Amino acid sequence: MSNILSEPGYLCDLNPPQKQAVLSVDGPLLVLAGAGTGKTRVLTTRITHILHEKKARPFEILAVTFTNKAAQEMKERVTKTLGTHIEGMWIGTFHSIGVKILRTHSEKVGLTPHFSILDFDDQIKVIKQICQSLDIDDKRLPPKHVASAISRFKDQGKRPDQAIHPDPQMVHVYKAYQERLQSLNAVDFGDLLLLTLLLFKNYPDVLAHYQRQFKYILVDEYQDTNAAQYVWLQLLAAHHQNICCVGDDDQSIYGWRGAEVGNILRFDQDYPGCGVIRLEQNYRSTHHILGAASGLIENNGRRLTKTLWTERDDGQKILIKGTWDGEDEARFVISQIENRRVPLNQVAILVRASYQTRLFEERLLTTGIPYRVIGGLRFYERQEIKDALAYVKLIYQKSDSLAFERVINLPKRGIGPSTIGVLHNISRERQINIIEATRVFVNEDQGRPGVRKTLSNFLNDVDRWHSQLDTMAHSDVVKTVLDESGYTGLWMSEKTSESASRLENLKELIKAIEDFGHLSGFLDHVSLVLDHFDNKQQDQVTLMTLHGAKGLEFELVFLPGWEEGIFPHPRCLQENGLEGLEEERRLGYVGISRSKKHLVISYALKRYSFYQGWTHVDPSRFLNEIPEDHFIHKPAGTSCF
DNA sequence: GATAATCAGCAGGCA
DNA sequence: GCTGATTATC
Repeated sequence: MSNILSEPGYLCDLNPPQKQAVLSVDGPLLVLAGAGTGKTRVLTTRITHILHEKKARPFEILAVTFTNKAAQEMKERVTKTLGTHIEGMWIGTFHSIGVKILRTHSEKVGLTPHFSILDFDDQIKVIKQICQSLDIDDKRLPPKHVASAISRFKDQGKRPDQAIHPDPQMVHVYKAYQERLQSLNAVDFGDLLLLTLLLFKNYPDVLAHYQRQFKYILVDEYQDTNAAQYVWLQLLAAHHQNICCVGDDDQSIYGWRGAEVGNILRFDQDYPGCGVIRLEQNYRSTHHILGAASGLIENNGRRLTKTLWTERDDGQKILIKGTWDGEDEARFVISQIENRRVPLNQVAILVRASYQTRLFEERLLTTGIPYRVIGGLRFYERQEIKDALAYVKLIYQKSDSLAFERVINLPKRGIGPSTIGVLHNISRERQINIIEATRVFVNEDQGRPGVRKTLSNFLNDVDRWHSQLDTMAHSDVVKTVLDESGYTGLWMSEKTSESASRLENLKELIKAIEDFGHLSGFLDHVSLVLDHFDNKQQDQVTLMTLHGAKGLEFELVFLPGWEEGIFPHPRCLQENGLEGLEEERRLGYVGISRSKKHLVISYALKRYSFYQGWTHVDPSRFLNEIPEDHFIHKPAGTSCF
């Protein structure tokens, strides 16, 4: 209930800077929000306020985040503060907003509306093909390197003719790769932004339309934006200039995928006369934890200084524990979990690199403590799901060559590499996609009769399934396809527990399609939202990487493996020197500040690695940077109880 | 063309 | 320890 005298209810629980950040909706604004200072709350309340004051209609609000989870949370929290559900706001990740715009204008950038979105594996496959056809040795240019170089180009907003690289071959491959994507009617993640920028450049009227439409723009995690996203935002905000960017330079940890801290450091120059508000009151962590985090991050040079403070009590000092080796460390961590009696869903083990989770998993399994690994193989990255999705893509867009190649011999139909080779040749010679090439192959009576028959049957099946999309429920069609193609049979004939779970997963997939109703939205959903099946079981320990942990909080946090050679990550230092080191330090800051009450950092004295065997390792240099009055140190061999 | 066995190279984070 | 590529054999 609100009237002229009392302010609306959604404002009362905010502290003064938060309130200011919510109320100053007009003009550019930078909100520097330290860890745990309530930035999501500011963003959602701000949207609520804009709607409540009728400053804009829902579709005139654009709110961009980096993860689907953040977007989801934002939607839910706006619904909650407003008390009603509002449709039509543009809340989503940069990528999902990009898709939405591109689907509407696909033909202007040389795609059909059904263009498909390649994931990382598809990308690698395409790059391999291209390197082969250009006769490039994949020892000299490993596909993974090429893939990341191409991503960097796109992060920087550079198309092939603008790209510069020390190795000219790289630009070559990039060019060929783009041409190949175009002929596949496909885009990769980077294109979702790059092509939108191209669209805006070539069609000023389209740009003008969106510029006028988005009266209020909000950006989460602004410190993680790359050059392309930066330009994208600048273009869209140019007309109304009501852009509110929230971020924390101390939590910029995505330099390796093109993020530029400079964007947030430079905000006041890009938007002269902008407001700057600092959120410095931390509501998450105890004094000791905050002190440790601040002490560490103060070692970084270039920062927009913030001084976090808390009204919470001192709490426990953090524990820095030395261990003999990786197994000893895992045993120690798990015994701490058993002894500290914190609810398991409030416990997290955060590692630098995903392979580090293994030792902890083993230990958790032997002790029977339930756990979940986040960021491991996700649902949509599983083999059976990707196979099934290839079938779905194939029947939905009958020209999806990659999907065709994936399933043509799944289950085994006797179509091996040599037949595929022949099909490739036809497709190259006649400049048609591989599916058309197969039609030619069949119609022109090439190859052995058995192979021809198989392929012709397969094409007929695809056509038939495709036409069923018009009459049957899409989830039923998919079920039919998987059954009739023999794909389900493939796993049913295998009687292992693994195949059983694969069949379960396929059922889950059908269910997910049912929820969506139709395939077009579903396919975008799976390409962009990889964390759909987040079974929110209670009472399990969370294991994940430091990167995955940003934005989360736990009562008890373990940060194992704080050793030179692991953390800071050597490759990061090697590639980016001091800037790399500072990014690693920010990662440490993110890790520490995830903790609400208890924090345990550990290191081992020796490690086993696959190329060096057992080696003695030094504790991480970051340990020396944590102020002494905030921790207790227990060397290896000393008891903690 | 399929299958099993073996080997090589490798393991930073992600929408 | 895992994946992908290569080889040997049917």
